[in-house]
Amino acid sequence: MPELPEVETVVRTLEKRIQGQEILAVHIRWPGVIEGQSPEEFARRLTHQHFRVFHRRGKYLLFDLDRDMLVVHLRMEGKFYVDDPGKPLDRHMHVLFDLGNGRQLRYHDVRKFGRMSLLPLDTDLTHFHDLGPEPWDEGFNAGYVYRMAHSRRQPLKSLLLDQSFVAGIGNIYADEILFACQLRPGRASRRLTHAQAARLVAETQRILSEAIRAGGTTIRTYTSSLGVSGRFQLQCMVHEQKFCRVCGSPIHCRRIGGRSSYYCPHCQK
DNA sequence: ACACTGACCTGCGAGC
DNA sequence: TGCTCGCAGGTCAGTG
Repeated sequence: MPELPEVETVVRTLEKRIQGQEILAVHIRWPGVIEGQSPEEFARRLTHQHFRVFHRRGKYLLFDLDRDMLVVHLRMEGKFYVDDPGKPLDRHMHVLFDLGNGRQLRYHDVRKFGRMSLLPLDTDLTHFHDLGPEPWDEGFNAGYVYRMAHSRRQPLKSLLLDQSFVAGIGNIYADEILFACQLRPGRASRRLTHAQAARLVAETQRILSEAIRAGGTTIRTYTSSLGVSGRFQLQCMVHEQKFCRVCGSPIHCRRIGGRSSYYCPHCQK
């Protein structure tokens, strides 16, 4: 499931592959993926625009075109491919973009959770979808984390998954960040100390940076699009592990905030 | 106002 | 072997 590092990898890969390409036509095979307007209107507006600038906000992919911004959320299993138009389509290939260079950008999504829409080019992304700061924003600092943690009555795991707290973290990296901080996912947010808040900022930035450098991850079934398989070298320390890679204790798994959460009861307090 | 639950989807693996 | 059931999880609407 794509989280911030996987989305970043997809954006950078697509930038290399299709930047500057004109959209000649759009074919929508499953209309539910289009939000905010009819599929016909969506296709009509995209036609003859070019892919100009590639960026990301949280887990959203953002493509600046000539007149509109194409916004895509991959949710659980959304993937992009750049293929020869003659290549056979499977039943999960939902949107096809014919490109000026004769190739086809293809959106694939087994579970149909992903969405795409068009927004004005000048849309302010600061509070886009109520997203909080990016992990490297100045605003994401120890003081902010401490204040936010103490303003809620939620476990730490739920806080990390809250996109209005910090943008881009999903279930897997949340577990990994908390392991690196030696904090249990079920620990009450309001028990966080200043020192722990500072460490949370540092470990979040470190883990996400390393994952981006490794090209995302293949944790579980997700491989980032385009045959670019993530090779997240630092691997999961706890998520879906049986034994702690530090102390060897059995890893516990319990549901916190409705999500399966993995932690080492010996290393995490 | 905050926090939790279910819906959206499909594939897969466990259990009978 | 074949069926049913539960689970995977990001986001948002709905509920308490």
